[in-house]
Amino acid sequence: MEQRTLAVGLLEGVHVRPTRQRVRVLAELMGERDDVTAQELHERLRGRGERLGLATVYRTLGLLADEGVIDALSHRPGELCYRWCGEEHHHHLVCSGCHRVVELLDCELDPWLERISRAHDFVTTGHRLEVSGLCGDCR
Amino acid sequence: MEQRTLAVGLLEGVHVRPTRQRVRVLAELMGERDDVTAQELHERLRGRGERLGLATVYRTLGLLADEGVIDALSHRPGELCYRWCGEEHHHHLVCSGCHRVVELLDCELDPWLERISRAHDFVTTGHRLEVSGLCGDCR
DNA sequence: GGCAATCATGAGAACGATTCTCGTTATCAC
DNA sequence: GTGATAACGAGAATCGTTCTCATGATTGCC
Repeated sequence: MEQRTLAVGLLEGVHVRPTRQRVRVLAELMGERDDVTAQELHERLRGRGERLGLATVYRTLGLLADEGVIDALSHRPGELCYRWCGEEHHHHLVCSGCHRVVELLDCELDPWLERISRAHDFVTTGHRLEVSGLCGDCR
Repeated sequence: MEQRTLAVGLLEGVHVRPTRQRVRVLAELMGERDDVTAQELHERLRGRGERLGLATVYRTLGLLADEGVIDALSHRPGELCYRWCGEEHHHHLVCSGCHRVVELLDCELDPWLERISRAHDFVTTGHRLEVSGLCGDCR
């Protein structure tokens, strides 16, 4: 239950009440290697006997994404995927075959973006890079 | 009607029948400065007296995006935006305030991505960068 | 510890974007 | 032209997500 204690800490860190349901959702997400949708997460939790509503899963994931505890990715049209990530800024390399996700930690884009956006009279607030490809197993 | 002739050419170029509806949809999109949703495009065309169904707009945009004639962007959750773009690879700088889009033509990512993906045993098939910010007018 | 105020939950309805169905219409090759 | 095929339109269906509202848990205050 290591994961759960960690989840409680994260929730308290952003002043979100660590209710039973929220802890389960976050702990489950932390145990996922890849990104998942709210529905998948709900199904998985229900499958192992947890009693919690779909709306709660949506609310919790939305809340945590707002607080920056987790990331919401929109690489599949029509639905959002969620992922628990470390604190640092990074990007994702997603396999088109198996949806495996690799985190790219060393982002070298900032100087370039800074220059570009200034040229267009923009102030950059953020950027999102998603690289798709095929991993070794899927080729 | 310059735009329409151009649209016909583009449709024929990818072996898609240039029906009246498809030409109108593509010509309208080519006249848009920023990206639009299928619904907006449909409303706009209907507003000027064109008779065509919403499903046709969706079908056409989906088809053209598959063929690579137009781009589908997913920067608003829950809906897709479409945009007609030139041929060359590029990225977008989108204003969070007014949704104005600036094209960034000089992409400097390839060497870095090539190196990174090789390190993870991936073969890169594409990448998408979206930069968000605030333009001068919206600050 | 009890109690009121507040917050979170769950079930199902509602919603909005998109896709599907199917009868009708337009287009293309001959 | 004509017949085969592809595209269209209207509305129903679908799917992910959000909302509603009655119920249950938690917190601060006495």
